[in-house]
Formats: sequence, C-alpha cells, structure tokens
Amino acid sequence: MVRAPCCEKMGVKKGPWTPEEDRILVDYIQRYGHGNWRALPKQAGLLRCGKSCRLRWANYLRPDIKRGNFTKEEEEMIFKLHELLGNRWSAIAARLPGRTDNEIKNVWHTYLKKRLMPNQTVKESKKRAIHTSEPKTESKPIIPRSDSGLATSPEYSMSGFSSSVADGNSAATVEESFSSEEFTEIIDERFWSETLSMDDCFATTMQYGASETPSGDQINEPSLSPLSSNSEGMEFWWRVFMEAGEMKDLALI
DNA sequence: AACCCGAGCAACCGCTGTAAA
DNA sequence: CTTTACAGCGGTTGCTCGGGT
Repeated sequence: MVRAPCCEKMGVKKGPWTPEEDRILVDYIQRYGHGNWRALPKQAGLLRCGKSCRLRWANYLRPDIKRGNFTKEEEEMIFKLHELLGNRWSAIAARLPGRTDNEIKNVWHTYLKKRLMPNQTVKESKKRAIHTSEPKTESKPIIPRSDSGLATSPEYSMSGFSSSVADGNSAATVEESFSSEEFTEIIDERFWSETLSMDDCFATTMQYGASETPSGDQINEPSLSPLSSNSEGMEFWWRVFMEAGEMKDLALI
C-alpha cells in the first residue's frame, strides 16, 4: 500500500559477514551515508537485508567503536548503570563511549552477571581476575520503564526503589516525599528525557562537590525536590543515585 | 591426540514505537 | 484515521575456540 513490501526473505544472505561484505558496506556508508537502511544493501550491492547491515555497522564496523577488553572502570560503570537502568543496554551504552549495546549485553550475560552471584566458581574468578566489591545478588532496576508496562507492576513499585537506597540513611525520607505514581511520572519526565545525561549529573556533582555525599539531610532540603525545575530535579536524582549506588565513584572516573 | 564442555561473541529474531502515505 | 514500513531495542541462538580431561 504505502511503501514497498518489507524486506524480502528470498535471496537474502544470513550468517557471519565476510571481509568483502564488510568492505563493501563500509565503503558505501563512508561515501553515501546510511539514510535508508532498507535501500542500502541493494544500492551497495549486498545480498543482505537492511536490518542485518544496520546491525553489522552499529555493532562492528562503526569507526568509533572501541574494541578489546573492558577496563575495570568500564565494568564498574556497567554495574552501576545496570543497577539504575536495568537491562536498558542502549541507555547504558550511551554512557560508555565506543561500546555498543550488544557488546555490553554480551559482556553482562557471559561474565559480569556471574560476578553478582555469590556462588561463582573458582574457575570463573581466576579467569577474570578483576578485583571487585563483595558479591551481591542481582538487583532489579531502581528505575521502572514506563513503556514496558513494568511501571505499574508491583515488583517495580516504590518498595523496590526504597529497598535499593536502604543502604543510606535517607531511604525513609525519600520514600515519603512522593507516591509511586509520582515517582513513575517524575522518572519518565526527568530521567528518561535527553536532558538528564550523565554529563549533567557530573556537572551538578562538580558544582556541589562529590565528597559531600552521602548525606540524607540535603535530599530533604525544600529546594531539592524531584518536582522542582529541571536542573534542581536532576540534582535531586543525582543525589538519590549517589545514595543508592555510590554514584560519586562514577563522577571521579 | 582426541574428545568434551563451557565461555565468548556475532548475528538473528521478534516486538514496539514512530513516521509516512 | 488507518495501514504499513522503518528503525531501534532487548532477548536469544548458535558457532567458534580454548582449556580441561
């Protein structure tokens, strides 16, 4: 009707990419860009579907991709971000320059996740000899996703959030300051918005000093409300995150 | 040397939100 | 407003390779 039929399965190659295919794809994108993924393989002379081309480019061929092992700092960053964001790999990847969501997802499932398991094997520990904190059980994301229906799910209610910040002494006061519905709305508007980038958080931290926290008193300041203006709201969340996951470590990286 | 098993990772699948006609 | 394709995301699969027996 409106557009041409979706990518025909007939005659489309699948499986691992050959160096020649990689070269063709890179050459084409460098020359013409990738405005239309669906049309790209045909125009470039590749027997692949556009989706496959996009994935190959995004996960492997992009020039800004950082290859090689993850550094300890990157791994700690993933731990912190996963604690905050859950399995939102693209959001996590956005905070790790040069790393793809697929790569982070793979690393998480094959290795990092196991570090959270208390009964990890000696073999695994030896294989990846990276000093880390105490093993802890896998936690649910602090931030519920509004677009997946989880926001209204009981397991992603405020109880999950408050338990995550229970390490600090401000958990009770934070929980009392707004309802779960408000929390969901606030998170949607303030956190998931593009304005709440890690850079913003870093900037706020630099402004107030990362060494100030943890301090529950400051979260209770009237001016530091999740409902306040954008920058103040971000500051609020930043402080909550600091309490929840010692995010100040991230600011120092 | 041969086999087995598990880790690592590239790639695919299916779903969802959005844009276009 | 409806229909359909596109783009992106997260989950999963399956192949490869290295270490252990």
